[in-house]
Amino acid sequence: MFLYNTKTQRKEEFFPQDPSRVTMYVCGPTVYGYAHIGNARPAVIFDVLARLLRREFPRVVYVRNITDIDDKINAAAMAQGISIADITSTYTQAYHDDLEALGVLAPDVEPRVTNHIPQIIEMIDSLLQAGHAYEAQDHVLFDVSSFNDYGELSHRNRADMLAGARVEIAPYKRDPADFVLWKPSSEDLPGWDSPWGRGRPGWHIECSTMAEAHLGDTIDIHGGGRDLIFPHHENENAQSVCAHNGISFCRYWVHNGLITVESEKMAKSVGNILLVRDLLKQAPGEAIRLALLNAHYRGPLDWTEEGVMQARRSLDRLYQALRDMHDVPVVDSSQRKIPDTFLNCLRDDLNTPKALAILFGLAREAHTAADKAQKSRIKNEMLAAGDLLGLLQQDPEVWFGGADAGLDTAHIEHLIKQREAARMSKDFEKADRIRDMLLEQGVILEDVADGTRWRVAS
RNA sequence: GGCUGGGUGGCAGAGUGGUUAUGCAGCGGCCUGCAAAGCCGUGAACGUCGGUUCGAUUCCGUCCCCAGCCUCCA
Repeated sequence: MFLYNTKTQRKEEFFPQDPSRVTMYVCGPTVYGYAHIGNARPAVIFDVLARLLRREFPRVVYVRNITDIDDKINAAAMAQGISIADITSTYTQAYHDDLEALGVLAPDVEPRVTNHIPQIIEMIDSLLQAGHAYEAQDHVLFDVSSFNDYGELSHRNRADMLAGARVEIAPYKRDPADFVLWKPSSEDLPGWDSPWGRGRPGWHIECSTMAEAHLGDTIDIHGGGRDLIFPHHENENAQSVCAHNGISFCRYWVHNGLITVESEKMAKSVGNILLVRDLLKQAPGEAIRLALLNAHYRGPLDWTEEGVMQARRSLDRLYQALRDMHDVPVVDSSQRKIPDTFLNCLRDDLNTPKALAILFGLAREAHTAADKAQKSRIKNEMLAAGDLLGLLQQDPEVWFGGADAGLDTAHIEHLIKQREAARMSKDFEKADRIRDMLLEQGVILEDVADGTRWRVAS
């Protein structure tokens, strides 16, 4: 399979360092608020990548961290007048709930920063020992000038960075590019004892430490949003390489594009942050997931209400095919074959839109297939391919039933029976009246070969 | 200003040096009591200006537009 590597700026064939154990680290959320759609995109993208890797390789260790130490968390606790622990546990739970609604499977390991303080201190200490860091005014800073390859990931050089610098340089830095590994905490802030006094870790060291703790010195894949390339991942790379005597930290850097909302950037200052839990009130999680997978992961994605509607209708089409095959037998999920055409799309830098096109092709085949054996093959393929994308695993009846639309199913069935009776006696006026009545409630009827079925309008 | 990614039909969105993406929407037909679903057919595109080429949406360069980042920071 091939992945686009940010570091080399090329699509490269993916070879794990150890084929028997693929390692992937993805930057998770800082838990100080509800997840927005921009947080959801990498979670869904790398969920698909993890699913693909798991079927291509015997073992995959996927780590996605929870950042539960951060000044933004401290500020949120202060603002809401509750403890830091309450903030982090509340929003960690909310994050899990939101992702579950989007069909995102749990990673193999979900480390938290607060559980890795000794390892963080150890790593900072080794950076100091190796001459890559220095202490200044109760801070420990990374010495960027000690690492020749600084900038290799984000493709910037020091001169460029300085030219655009618009932030005041902290006086304790030897060089403007140096960044904090450890900083002092006042009594009212969370802190841990360290060789450099009571304090807390800086921004980037946590990811270096947790990747090392769970995956080793060199990892295969590191993922995250494009906005993290600099400074976060650049710094993470510098720390890890320098703490490990120059050993390569990450073999493939994979970054997803960012989301805009109705053509505008999503930002607090614009006031257009879309929370996953709010979107879930408007559309099923599966539709939101499809809307995220409908564009290639590396490109930008403009989020619109229309886009979610289209995703929902696209799922209608796929589930319609499965619904028509409700009586077609399937084999056990472990026996199902995924078409190579479909797999090859995903193997080619996770081309989900192209893979979806294959899935739609199967849906068409399903409608035109002549015999049952053919339909059985198609149904198995659709379910297996869908599973790789985290789609189509619901019972079609549940999808079309609108789950929580608050409909009185018994009442609907009753009206359908009345209409059937009316049709039998050729009282089409009455039959149409009943159909219109249901349509007003958002219920669409379909007269098919073996009776009348209904679905919620999308 | 620097670095990075993107600009494709009404909308979303793949892809390709010359030949159908796909989904939604439109149009015509079939099916249907009528619809819906489905099927068949159909119109419609590659930001700008140049260059390379027999031929470019696809390669190269210019410019324009959109987005992100430019170091502890909302």
